[in-house]
Amino acid sequence: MRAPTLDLTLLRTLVAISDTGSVTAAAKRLDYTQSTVSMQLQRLEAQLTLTLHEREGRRIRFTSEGERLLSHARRLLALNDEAWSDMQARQVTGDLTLGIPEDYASLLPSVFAYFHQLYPSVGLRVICGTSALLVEQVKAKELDLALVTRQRNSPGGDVIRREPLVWAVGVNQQPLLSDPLPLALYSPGADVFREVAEQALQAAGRSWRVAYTSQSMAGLAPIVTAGLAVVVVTRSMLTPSLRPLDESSGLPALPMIELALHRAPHRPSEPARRLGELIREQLAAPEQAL
Amino acid sequence: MRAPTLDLTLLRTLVAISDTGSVTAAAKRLDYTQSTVSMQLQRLEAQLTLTLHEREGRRIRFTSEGERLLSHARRLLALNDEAWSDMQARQVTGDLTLGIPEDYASLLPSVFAYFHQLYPSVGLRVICGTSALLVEQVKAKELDLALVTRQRNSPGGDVIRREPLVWAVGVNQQPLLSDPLPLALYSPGADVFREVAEQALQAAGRSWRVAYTSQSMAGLAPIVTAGLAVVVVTRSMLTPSLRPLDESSGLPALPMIELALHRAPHRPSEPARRLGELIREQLAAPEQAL
DNA sequence: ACGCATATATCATAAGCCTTGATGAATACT
DNA sequence: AGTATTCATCAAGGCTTATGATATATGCGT
Repeated sequence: MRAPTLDLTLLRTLVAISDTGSVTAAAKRLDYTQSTVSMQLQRLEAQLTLTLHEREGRRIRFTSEGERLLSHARRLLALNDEAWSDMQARQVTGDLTLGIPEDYASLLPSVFAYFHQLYPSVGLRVICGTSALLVEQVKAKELDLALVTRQRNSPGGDVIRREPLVWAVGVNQQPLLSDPLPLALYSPGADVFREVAEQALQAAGRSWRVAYTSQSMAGLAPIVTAGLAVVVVTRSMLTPSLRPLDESSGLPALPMIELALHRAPHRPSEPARRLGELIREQLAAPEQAL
Repeated sequence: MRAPTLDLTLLRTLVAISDTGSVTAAAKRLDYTQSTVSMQLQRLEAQLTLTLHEREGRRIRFTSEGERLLSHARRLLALNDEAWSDMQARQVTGDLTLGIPEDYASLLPSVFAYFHQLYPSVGLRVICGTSALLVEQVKAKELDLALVTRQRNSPGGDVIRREPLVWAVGVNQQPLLSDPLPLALYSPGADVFREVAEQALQAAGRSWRVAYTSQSMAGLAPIVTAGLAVVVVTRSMLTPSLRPLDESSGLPALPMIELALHRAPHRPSEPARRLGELIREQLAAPEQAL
């Protein structure tokens, strides 16, 4: 006897019937003729020498064997689909350049790792720069994608995620509320962060001074943890050495910033599409680390 | 586009090629023609638009994609086979009577539970009796199966498992080595146990007396745990209230007994075959509880 | 180097399975 | 009642797939 092998096509039909509750609807969904689906169901029963369904009036009802096969079928199909898309993914090849502000680089490694697992044949290059510059490069097609903080001078792109900004100081420091308020600024969203901070302070009637600036958060870290300045960061970029300040600190509330994904104009390459999808999926959930 | 569905038949062929290392061998194993297997492999590659194998000289080598698909295939096929045999099992129906010595009854519940899970449509009845009687009933087709301790007056059957016999006393009792040695005997394998014990004692030059007898171990439990007698049990039937005696106790070593499965003569019913298989599988491992 | 044995790919053919479209019966809805 | 769905059945056609034979390649032994 040849090895007993289920026909996944028939199982898919079975599931469709169960999902839609009718043969005709299943046929529509699967792009088959109604008679095809009807016969497929019979074929399945014949192959198993088993009754999977009964009818009560017009409505279809699955027997306990049918239900049991359904649960097997769903598992089997899930595995099938996973296998299939995995094999397809391995055919996606090409090169791809993504631009991100420097400080995001250290925050996306899980996405990159996952992407490389899914699409091992894609050469991914990551380039850092300021948001404004990156957006220009995308427009010039020097980059396929850029994930930036949205700002006045570089609008557009698709908003991936909104994120609250917070005031922060060193974890062991008292809120440093001298007047003028000493600010530490760094560059990735520097223009946005600075603008936002200054507007908020001005509206609250506070004075301030720019105490330190740096290209990246890393450069500011010693200053801030030492308690010499207050910094503005997104909530997801808080580190254990930073302590966020709530409204009790007397500092004005900050608005949200928007993370936007820019795509090179006109027909993105397949790898770019996929990475874009992945970034959207992975960053959509606000709880997950950026 | 219609849903992408893998053909499990082709995957099975792929696995066979990988296992056997050659197309021809795979063909033999699957009972296909060599040309069929060759084309199946090509078909699979065509469907996925993917190269799965290369040849170096005569030997076949799978590409990394091939290897990856193989691992998917194995999982998929494992699920398939499980689903298939589950569906087949549900078609096994009928009634079935198994005979066992009373004291084994409490030791097989996991087997019965598993059996009922696999073959829910089979009505299983269990009957208790002495080994000798059960064997007679199997011969008379009053029972489908009987699991008994093999003994001189009821030979035959298939040996499922060999098991050591041990001397035991109450867990808190000193080895009771008075002369004559007080024995507690119970019935399921009573004749065997008694015979074995007496032979061993005689060979060792020890005298003994039968202090207590009962139909089951349950009846003897109070006597033995009270330290009034020594009992002979199989190692797997030791309970927390029994303490086995090793050779340092001075009692002679005991031989092994054999658990044998008797089947009704001529063509066993399908349910009987299955239960027999299951018992063999479940009891074969000596470490598992009887 | 040659030939034999084995393994594999290719091809035409035939079988058989699967989809299709049509038809009729049964059931709900108006 | 009449109408509209839904479904099972059927014959027909198409397409897929297994087969057996054949051609080609590879490896091994002489």
